[in-house]
Order: sequence, then C-alpha cells, then structure tokens
Amino acid sequence: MGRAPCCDKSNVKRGPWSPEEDAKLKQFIEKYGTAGNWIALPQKAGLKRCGKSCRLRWLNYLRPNIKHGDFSDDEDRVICSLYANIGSRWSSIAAQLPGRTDNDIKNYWNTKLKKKLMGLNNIIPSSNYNQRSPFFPSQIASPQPQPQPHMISSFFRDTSNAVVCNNKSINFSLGSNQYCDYLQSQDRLVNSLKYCTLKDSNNLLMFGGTDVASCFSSDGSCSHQMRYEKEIKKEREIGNCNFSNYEETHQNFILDYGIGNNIISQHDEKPNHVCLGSNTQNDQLQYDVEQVKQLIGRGSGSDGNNNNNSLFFNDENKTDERGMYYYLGTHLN
DNA sequence: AAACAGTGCAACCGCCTTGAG
DNA sequence: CCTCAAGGCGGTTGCACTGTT
Repeated sequence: MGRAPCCDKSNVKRGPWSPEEDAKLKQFIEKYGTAGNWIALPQKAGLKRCGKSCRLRWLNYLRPNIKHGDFSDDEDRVICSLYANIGSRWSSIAAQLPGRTDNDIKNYWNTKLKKKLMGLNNIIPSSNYNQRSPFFPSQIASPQPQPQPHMISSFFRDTSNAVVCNNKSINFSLGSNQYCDYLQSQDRLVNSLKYCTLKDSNNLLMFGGTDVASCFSSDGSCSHQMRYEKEIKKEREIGNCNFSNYEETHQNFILDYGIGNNIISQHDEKPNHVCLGSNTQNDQLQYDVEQVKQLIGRGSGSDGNNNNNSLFFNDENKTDERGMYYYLGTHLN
C-alpha cells in the first residue's frame, strides 16, 4: 500500500504559478500568516493548489527578502566551504546565506558551481596531488571510512601545502579561500583523523566533520569541526559556556572552528581568552584559555595571519620540535 | 529559418522527521 | 509507547529559453 497523498491531485492545479495566484498567496499570508497549517491554507486563500506547493512557492519565491540573480564570489566560497564540510544539506547551507533559498543554492551548485570547480581541478596537473598520506598508520582504527557521498569534499587549501608527518608533529593544510588542487590528500587526512583514537577510546576526535552542520568563519573561508566525545558534560561544567555553534548529536559535543575563528587568536579582545565557534566576529564567544585547555587540550598561538587551525591535545608528553604541543592543524611560521 | 542540443530553474515527488493526541 | 498528519528536505523532472548547426 502506498502512502496517502497529501491532497487530491485531481482537484489541484499544477505547474507554473500565475501572477494572480502569486498575488492571492502573498496577500493571504501577509494578512493571516500560515497559521501553522499549509494544508488548509490554499482553500482559505482561494487557491486550487496543494498546500505543499503553496509552501514551496512562498519559501522559494514570494517571501520577503529573497535574493535572486547571480551569486557573489563570497557566496561561492561559503557554498563550497559548507558543501565540503556537510555535503548536500542545502537547507543548512541556505541558512548561512541570507536571502538565498535551499532550492536556489542546490540549482546553482548543480548547474554552475560544481562545473566551475571541476574545471579548475582539471587544469591542475595530477602530479600535484598528494597521492598518499601516511597519517597515523598504526592508529587508524577499523573500520576504514567509507567514501563520502559527494565527489568533491573539499575545495580549499591553505597557502601552505605542507603535509608532513613524523612522530612529533603533523602539518597539513585546511582552509583558505583558494581552490584546492590536492583534494585527495586532504580528504584522506580528514577521513583518517575521524578514526584516530587518542589516549583512550572515549576521546575520539573528529576533524573536518562531514556529517554535522558547520559554520563558516568571519573571513569567508571554511571552518572545520571537532567532535570530542563526552564533552557535553565538560562544556556544562564550564558554566557560562554557551557555544554559538554546537550540536548535541549522539551525545557528542561538536565544536566548529577554523580560519577566522581560531581556537586561540592573538587578536582576541580579551587576553588569554579563546574564540570558539562563530559565524562572524561579533558572534564569537570568548572563553578563558585555561578552561578551554581542560576541555580540549592545549591551544596554540595564532600566526597572526588567520592561517592557523591548530588544535592541541591533552597530552603533556607530546611536544613538537618547537617545544609546542602535539597538534593537528596548520601553522605557517 | 528550422531543428536540435544544452542550460537553468521552478515545481514536483516521495522519503524522513516531528510532534500532537 | 504508538499512530498519523503535516512539515521539511533532497533528489529529480519537465519545460522554457538560449545557443549552435
């Protein structure tokens, strides 16, 4: 038995909306709102349309402040960045682009942006790709990560493309405004890190999550995510900690961070405080470094150029050649 | 000018989630 | 809990428009 239709298909108009229908719907909603019931709305508004169709027409076309027309470079960057992080969750992406609808973004991605980026990647010689990344060869726990549903899972790179791994430090590139020509290595890294177990099995660290909502940072570049098991409790322990971007999913704490909203920034207004999870500078919430260290590990200093995505672990014994702590992230100096 | 191919986008479909009863 | 209607969402379709031969 199939699913019951949402309306009587034989009795509703389909296809493109006429200006008269648009006017009726707009007038009705502006006067009465939707009353939380789209199904009943068309009849009340005198429209021979399915409620779902009315909803779609309103959300995608008629509601105020809808932006039509070309996407700006900044919007391109945001879309790419978010797509790289969360995949085809168009409504989440649209939420970060005022005036744009999920449908618009989806169409734009499928018809233009994807091709644009594929074109860029095609002109990069494959020898520039990092074909293998020897990250944590012995620490990557099974099962191996499955390929992401989207082909291109990251489009950005840093100005530093160093990928170095030894037993003390790891440098890699994440985040920037430039289109990426070595997507594969970055993908591998991100996927590997998801399965990197640290200290104990409860401290599973995820980096560059693709399965949870993300944010974009104030400079328009991408941000990445850390998921740190059992941290909801600690987050609460901090007290005033009210992160602007986190989700409670499967009892994990998810923290957005990235370029422009560094874990630790020298440019923070308050000394010895850290900005975490934000979309804009104004949204950034600042927390005492010492408290955050307890939460996520050692923080790094920013390089002053918004090029630092460093994240330090809570392991006193692991320091790099600079005497800094074992970290994941980018540093250019 | 006509035929055909390619493109863009509005609208639809159907699955999944949510929440009220 | 369970059920089910309604909303939300991502994937897909169909058609109008534009470009090319």
